[in-house]
Amino acid sequence: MQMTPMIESFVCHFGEMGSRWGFNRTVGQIYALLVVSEQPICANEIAELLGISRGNVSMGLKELGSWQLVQVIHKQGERREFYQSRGSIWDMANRVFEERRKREMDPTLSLLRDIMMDEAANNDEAYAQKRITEIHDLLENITEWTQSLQSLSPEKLNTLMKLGSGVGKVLEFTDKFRPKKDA
Amino acid sequence: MQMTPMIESFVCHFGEMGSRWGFNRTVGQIYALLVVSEQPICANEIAELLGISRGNVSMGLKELGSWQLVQVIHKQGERREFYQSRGSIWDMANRVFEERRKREMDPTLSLLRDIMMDEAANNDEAYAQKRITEIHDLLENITEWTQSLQSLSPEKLNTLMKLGSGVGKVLEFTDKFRPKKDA
DNA sequence: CAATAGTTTCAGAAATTTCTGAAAGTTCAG
DNA sequence: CTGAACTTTCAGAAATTTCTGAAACTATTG
Repeated sequence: MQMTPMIESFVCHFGEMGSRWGFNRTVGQIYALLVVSEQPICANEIAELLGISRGNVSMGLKELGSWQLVQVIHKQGERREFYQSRGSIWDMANRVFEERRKREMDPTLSLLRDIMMDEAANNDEAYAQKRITEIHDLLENITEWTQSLQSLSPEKLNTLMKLGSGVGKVLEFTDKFRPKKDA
Repeated sequence: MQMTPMIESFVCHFGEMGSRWGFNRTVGQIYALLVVSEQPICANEIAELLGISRGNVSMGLKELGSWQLVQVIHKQGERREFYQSRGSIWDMANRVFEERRKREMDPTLSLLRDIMMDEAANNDEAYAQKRITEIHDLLENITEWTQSLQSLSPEKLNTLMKLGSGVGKVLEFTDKFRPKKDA
């Protein structure tokens, strides 16, 4: 694996983005490198290619492992561990999404529910609770919906996305053919 | 406006989440406070309620203004500026989403396109380019799709979300009624 | 116009996050 | 078993981000 300007620009940018998606810049860079590498890479080489310490690589790979985004590969005749990214780009996106839901959404929804169950002590809290309920409802809907979308195949989801907001028209269309409650 | 344990727990949590959604903890806390406050709040009071400096409030409000998430309110007989969050919870979510697209997605897609147009110099780059193309395609699809969903009304979008992955069945249903190309 | 109220900006301090490299720990080969 | 290869962990250093509070700036009032 060679570090070329093309790969370097990708790795750098992806690293910046990583910190927006749930892991720090270096972890993002390690992951980017593994995503675009056809061959598994050992930790020492990652350290060399990215210009970071071997210890930092170890910690980064541990983090990526906790997200289940990378896997260890053992080569015959090699004691070193090699790493590569797991699954398709689609699988990766799913994993990141799933892990963020667990780490951010679920605790948030849980806290919002606790607050909603409290008794409002004054008008300030009553209004706050009303707003918090709205936030909770929206986040819950979005979370459940995106979760259900995960059960679709990549192909079917792609079809859905190509339909765009035309989905609204599909909903109207199906309404016309729905049998009336009382004819 | 009183800072009660209920409101404080919300503000603290939301602040932590803010750093995952594009702005720092304190900016997130300022915003959380404004979201759950029925009345506009002046900068001095925000500083007192959150226990932060007046200068920090000023900078945070400036950031929230750049996201178009808050608005200034002028009261008759008052020289101070008051702030409140803009729009419904739904509007807020839309704004955050839109701004993140501009700040993160658009530059990412732009960079990925640049890389895709380069000539691969070796096998490493060819494979990297293939992967980058897949990432680009997926991100582009998701971005365009979510953008088109923004053109739906909250009610219609809510209906869609309640349908969940049943949307896949709707797609099959409409396929059955689509006129054949050559009958 | 001068004084005051109010806001913004920014240098440097403070807080937080990330990193290094060596110690600690684990595994393998001879 | 010992030495070497390999990995992990962590104390403290380094880097980065955030914050403070005072200077700079703006607007209003008498």
